[in-house]
Amino acid sequence: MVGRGRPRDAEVEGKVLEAAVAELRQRGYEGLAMDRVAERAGVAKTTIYRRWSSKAELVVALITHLRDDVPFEPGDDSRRDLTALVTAIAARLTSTPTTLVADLAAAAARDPRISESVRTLWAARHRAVTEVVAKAQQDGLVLTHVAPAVLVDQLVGPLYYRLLVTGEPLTPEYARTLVTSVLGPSRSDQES
Amino acid sequence: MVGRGRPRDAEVEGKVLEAAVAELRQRGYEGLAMDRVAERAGVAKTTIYRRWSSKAELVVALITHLRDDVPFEPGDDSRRDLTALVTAIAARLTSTPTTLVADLAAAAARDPRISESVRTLWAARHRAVTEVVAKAQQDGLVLTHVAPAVLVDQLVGPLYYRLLVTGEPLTPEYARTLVTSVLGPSRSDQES
DNA sequence: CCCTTTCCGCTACTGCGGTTTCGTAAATCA
DNA sequence: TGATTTACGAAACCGCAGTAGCGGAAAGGG
Repeated sequence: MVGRGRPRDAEVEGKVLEAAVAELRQRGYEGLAMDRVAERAGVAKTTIYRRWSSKAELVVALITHLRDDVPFEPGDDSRRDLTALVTAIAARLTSTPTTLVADLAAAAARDPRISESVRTLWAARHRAVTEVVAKAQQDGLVLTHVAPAVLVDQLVGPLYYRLLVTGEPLTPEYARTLVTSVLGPSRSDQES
Repeated sequence: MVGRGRPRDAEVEGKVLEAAVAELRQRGYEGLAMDRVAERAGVAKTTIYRRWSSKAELVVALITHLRDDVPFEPGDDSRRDLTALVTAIAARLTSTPTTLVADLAAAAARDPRISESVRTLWAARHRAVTEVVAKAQQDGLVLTHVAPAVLVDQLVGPLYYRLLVTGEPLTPEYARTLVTSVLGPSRSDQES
């Protein structure tokens, strides 16, 4: 009694998610209209609602689908690793439309399910930083009187803070300064 | 050439702001409907739009209106001051509905004018922290190899980061840890 | 081959909420 | 008083989330 009736078109899911991602990138969460997603995907709106019961559900699925992680392999220099990582995250954030980040945060604040999926989206970055910070602590580069989690927040948090609140730019220099502030000045920095 | 034409009803502003506050408290940002605000204020929607060009502008004005700033008078202990200030900001943030903060950020990301208003909204807090950090630097409590602005970001940024991104709670302990991380451990902390 | 079931695309419709249009009221200026 | 300028309220406009009803398509069961 499994395959009764006409089977679902297997291509639909992919096409819809792809279209939705494009719309989300372009217009943000609020600007994402189901009508447009349907049109872009070459699919009827009802077909979308047959798979996802609401716009929020669709976005949840979509975010899980996104997952473009910051590429990163750790070397033996923790300071360099950390700088590279924070800089990379800053670059990702600046290349992402600010409205997207803000809208995702807003949607997450409103809907627990979205909150969860969005959190997993950022979690990868967060975790990567945590690992490097832990390694730096092992290497004795960091004062150990503070929990690593807090240091991570102080490295990554300011990026979101600038992006969403103060509106200041996320330059590579800024990223470097953040790392310097947490690790203390390196030998080369102290010359200036 | 001042008073040409029919003068604006002076009572409108207050009535609308009051009504909007009530609606915001009751329904949140998204649930705040201009229709209901107008009805509750006993005013036509156009009358609202003549004074504020959009819902977001109205909400910004509203928040500015009820703005009871973080009260703060600096004492002679910079560490204590800073802890108190960061803790107070954290408390304010947690007592504010998260959606409101997120929605304001989203609105700001979408519209430059709103961005400006919202920025001035947070600016007071930011400035207060900056002053105390500068004072702490004068007192030799802070390593001087980092610009004060960055330290401020590392004190305040994590609060917004937790609130909007990771969703972790903003406890007083967390605020204290942030300060400790920036200033280094105090004598009393080192005992533990 | 029909029958049933499920999917699909299409169109229209409801309801809601932000924003605008328009006719009219209240003020100043000549 | 009459022309002009600005404010006001009512109603309309518009976009969008979500639903409903249709004819037709693609599968399986008899």
